[in-house]
Amino acid sequence: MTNARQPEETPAAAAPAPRGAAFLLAQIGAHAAGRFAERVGELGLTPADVGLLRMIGGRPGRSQRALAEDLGVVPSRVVSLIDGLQDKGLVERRRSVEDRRNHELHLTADGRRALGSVSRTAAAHEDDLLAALDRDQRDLLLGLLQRVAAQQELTPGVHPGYRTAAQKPRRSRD
Amino acid sequence: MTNARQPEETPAAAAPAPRGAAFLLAQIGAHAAGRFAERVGELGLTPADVGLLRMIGGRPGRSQRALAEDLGVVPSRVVSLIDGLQDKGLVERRRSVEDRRNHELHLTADGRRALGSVSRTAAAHEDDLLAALDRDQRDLLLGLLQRVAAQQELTPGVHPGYRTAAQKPRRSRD
DNA sequence: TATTGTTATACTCTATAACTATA
DNA sequence: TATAGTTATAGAGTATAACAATA
Repeated sequence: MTNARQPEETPAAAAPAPRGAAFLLAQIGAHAAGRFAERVGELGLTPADVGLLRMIGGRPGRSQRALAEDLGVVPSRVVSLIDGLQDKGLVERRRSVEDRRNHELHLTADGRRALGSVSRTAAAHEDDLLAALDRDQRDLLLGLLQRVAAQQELTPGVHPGYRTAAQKPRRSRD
Repeated sequence: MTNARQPEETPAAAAPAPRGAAFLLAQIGAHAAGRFAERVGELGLTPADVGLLRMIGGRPGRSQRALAEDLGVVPSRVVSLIDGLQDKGLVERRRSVEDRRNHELHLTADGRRALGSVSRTAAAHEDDLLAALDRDQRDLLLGLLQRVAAQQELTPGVHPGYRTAAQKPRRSRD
């Protein structure tokens, strides 16, 4: 740092590392998502797979279109995601008898077992992520996050990571 | 829901919507990152641009390689990012006189102005994101998040969103 | 004619690797 | 020979749009 003669160079005045809660939320959130992806990757699953398994497990028999809508993704993407889960023997497509255009989605026995493994993995993940906090602090954090999520109208259980930038309303610029 | 005869279908036993703090952190984090991207998009910037502007503004004169290392990305990616910022007139490359292989990176006057706009945008973003919390609660949340970030050894100011899955250590599987 | 699911195509993004110039 | 930066290429991932089956 020998050139202090340039008046335009004022490091202190420029934005240093951002330290706000919003940035920390984004940073920790990305970190948490990445670690979780690594862990479920050891089970042969992607985070998207996990979300789908959870939704199907929680409400069996739904159509692919319904899932696509809940996740905020395009139906064709659900096709390939379900393809992968079906190839692994975790999910089953059944033609609806009421409307033969629909595929009712169900978990197989292996699928339910996989979901159990995911739950244990998620618990371990949570414990590691919050290692810095004791039980009271974790409860406190959870409560604050729930308030924020509710006010921001985030759908419970749906990770925005499904949506990509291209799918969001495009800004008109220049 | 007319088929309650299948013993394999036990929705209640399967994982419902995840409600842990880890999931909420990932969900809110992705939401926050997305909203921030929209906002700085109106300024003609991507979140990656913003991170680079901040790093250059905070420590002018650094080389592209140093930036790549801090961000955890490959040098060739820094090239295209800086290209974009230079085309917009926000960043300037200067050949180092000590080692003419290096490019010292500096903000232009417009770059500093842009960083100012970003700071205001970030403040508004933070305020909107935490609208559910009063001042005391925000401080509380910030403190908890800082503990978590420190224990998880997250580099202050560096968003993991720069790194992509392909760059992380690949798991050996099958 | 409308809707569910599928397939085919194109686009975007990013890492890898070859290359140029300086050292 | 090694290093900073650049360019060229290839690969992964995902949306868009055309398509087939059913309503």
